[in-house]
Amino acid sequence: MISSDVIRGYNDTLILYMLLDGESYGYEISKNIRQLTQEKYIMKETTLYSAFTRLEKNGYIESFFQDESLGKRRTYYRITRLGLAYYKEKCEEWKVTQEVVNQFIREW
Amino acid sequence: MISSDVIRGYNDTLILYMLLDGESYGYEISKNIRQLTQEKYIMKETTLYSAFTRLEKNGYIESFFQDESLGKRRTYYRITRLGLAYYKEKCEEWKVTQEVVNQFIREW
DNA sequence: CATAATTACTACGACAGATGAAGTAGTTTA
DNA sequence: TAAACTACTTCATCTGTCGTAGTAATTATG
Repeated sequence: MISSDVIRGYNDTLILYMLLDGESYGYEISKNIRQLTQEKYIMKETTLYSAFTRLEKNGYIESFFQDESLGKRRTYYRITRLGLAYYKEKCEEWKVTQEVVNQFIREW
Repeated sequence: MISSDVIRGYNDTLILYMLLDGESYGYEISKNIRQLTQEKYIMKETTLYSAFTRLEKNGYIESFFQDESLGKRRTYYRITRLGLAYYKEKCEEWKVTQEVVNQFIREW
């Protein structure tokens, strides 16, 4: 299990990744992250939804509603141009981060 | 430059790494981290010293004084058995974290 | 020789992101 | 009929980071 402080800087990135190939909504993204990581990382509901708010405020995602008659109303999200640019930046940053942290990892 | 939220979960680990090969003190550790990462990561003073407090409270490091006549008095730190165990855990966790995050990184 | 820079911290308050707990509300399964 | 699942929302709290500022001693500079 991964501690939250590690992923802290990348929760937004994970969500944006999940939106790269098309719109989605909270519950689905949550499930997909869980599955993709084989339960190695489970994003908490509150973390996820507060990330949506932040991402939308920053203009990285847009919310909208589908007209669907069934089920509880979902808020769908799609990534924006700005969000894509931010995602790419984060990917670059991640490479540097890995290099940096790896210098402090000793093998035994 | 790396954002602080990324390293957040690993500042303690970086410090412990710096103590693996012997005792040191704040200012020295700070300089060494800066040099080792070629300025790619600079730990803020307040972050560093608050990390010392936390690490000592958790029993991961021990503080002591050298009897030195010169300069402002330094607080030296050494890593404990518990600290070493924690460090090793963190190294393992880091490997998993890398695998997880890398699943959300797309190459362009 | 005065002053700036460097070394080596300490105190304090603010802030952002993560989280636990709890609640709402509709749908599907047992 | 109740439990489980889907799909959120609100709120209050905690932790770690960071900006600002201050203290105090030593060393370099002009």
